Amino acid sequence: MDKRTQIFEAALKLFVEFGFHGTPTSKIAQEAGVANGTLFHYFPTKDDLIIALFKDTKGKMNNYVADNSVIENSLKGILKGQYLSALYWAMDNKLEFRFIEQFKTSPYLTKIVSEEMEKHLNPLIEMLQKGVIDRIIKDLPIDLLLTIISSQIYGLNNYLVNNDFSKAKQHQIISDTFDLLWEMISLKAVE
Amino acid sequence: MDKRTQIFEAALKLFVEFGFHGTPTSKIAQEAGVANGTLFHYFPTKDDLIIALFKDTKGKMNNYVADNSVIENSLKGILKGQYLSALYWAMDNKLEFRFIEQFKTSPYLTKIVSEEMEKHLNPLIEMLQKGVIDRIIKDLPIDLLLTIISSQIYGLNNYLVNNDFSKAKQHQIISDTFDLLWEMISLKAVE
DNA sequence: AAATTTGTAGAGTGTTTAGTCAGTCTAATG
DNA sequence: CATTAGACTGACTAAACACTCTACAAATTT
Repeated sequence: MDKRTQIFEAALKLFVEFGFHGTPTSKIAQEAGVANGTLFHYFPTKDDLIIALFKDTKGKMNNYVADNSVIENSLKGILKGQYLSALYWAMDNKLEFRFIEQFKTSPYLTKIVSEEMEKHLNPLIEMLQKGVIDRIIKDLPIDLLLTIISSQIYGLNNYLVNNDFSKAKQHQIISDTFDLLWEMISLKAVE
Repeated sequence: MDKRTQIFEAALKLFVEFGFHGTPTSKIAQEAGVANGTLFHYFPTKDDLIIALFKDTKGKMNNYVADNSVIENSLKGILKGQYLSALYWAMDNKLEFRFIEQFKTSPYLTKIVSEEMEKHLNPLIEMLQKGVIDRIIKDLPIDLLLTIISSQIYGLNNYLVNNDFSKAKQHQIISDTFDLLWEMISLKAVE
């Protein structure tokens, strides 16, 4: 494993446990099994490391969701696919997800260009817009829909992490809560 | 205004802007218009200050919600009252709410006894349990219901903060999203 | 094989930090 | 008025910190 990756893994672990400023670069280097100077060879400053780690981690999550979310081609199916895969990823990458949460509520967030951070949402946004036009989804602002969806994902993840369910039970809860979510945002067919 | 309060206000402002470890105690004292030593007269360590500030802030929010949430005496009315007042408080106390969020995703959270933090939820929990028994609310674990409700509150707050709506528009969105939430968790009456 | 670039090391540096301490000020009490 | 106790001060300190620098090793290019 190359040293850059070792540094990432060590930083991730320590940041989640002690916070950004609570973790000295020397500890990161030590945990990574790397000299102090080596860390600064790869990342000019500690802030650069933090931001690079966030982009890398968020990118991995986005890629996973993009690659594992096609169940069926309906809007509901695609949305469900993204909901499930985001939560599966979060359950399998607890440290990474906690790090993302921590970063997002930290003052570091302002240092990231938000456009680049959210371009992965574009396909989803287009689908939601189409869903509104086709009267599948309630006529709400797309931003608001995204907010409702993603906050339920974040909240549910915390619920799953704080409880010790079996894999099967977890999957069932994830699926059930998606149905609740869908019920909330979709329009009932006129009968 | 007494110095303890001045220190709280200065710390709140700086923590939200620069993070916990990004804010030196000397800056807090300076911003509060107080000598360095005074800070340590009130709070033995910086950690003590952070934790005391969190308990104080969370307490204020809980009290506000408890005192301003009675609309009508039905389960739906009480829940709506809490939903509305939590969001109104968050809109009027943006710094405080951001601080709570930041604290909750930080490693400091583990330093707080969770029972004492959540006892204010007990009345709500009892009502939800009764709601389930009375077949007003879907038969879901109470923890899960709480998670869904509170994550929607947190998410919606971010949505409102990131957009610049008028007060009236804000209130309308808050009310509308409560209806969505209620639709999601309530049982339809059998017709 | 020589030259050059790139990766790695770890001791060293100047600064910043949380927390201390010795003592002053204020206001209440006897 | 004298005494006392708690609030308050800010200079001080020991430790910790982000980052630098010099040196050497390994890989890559010429």
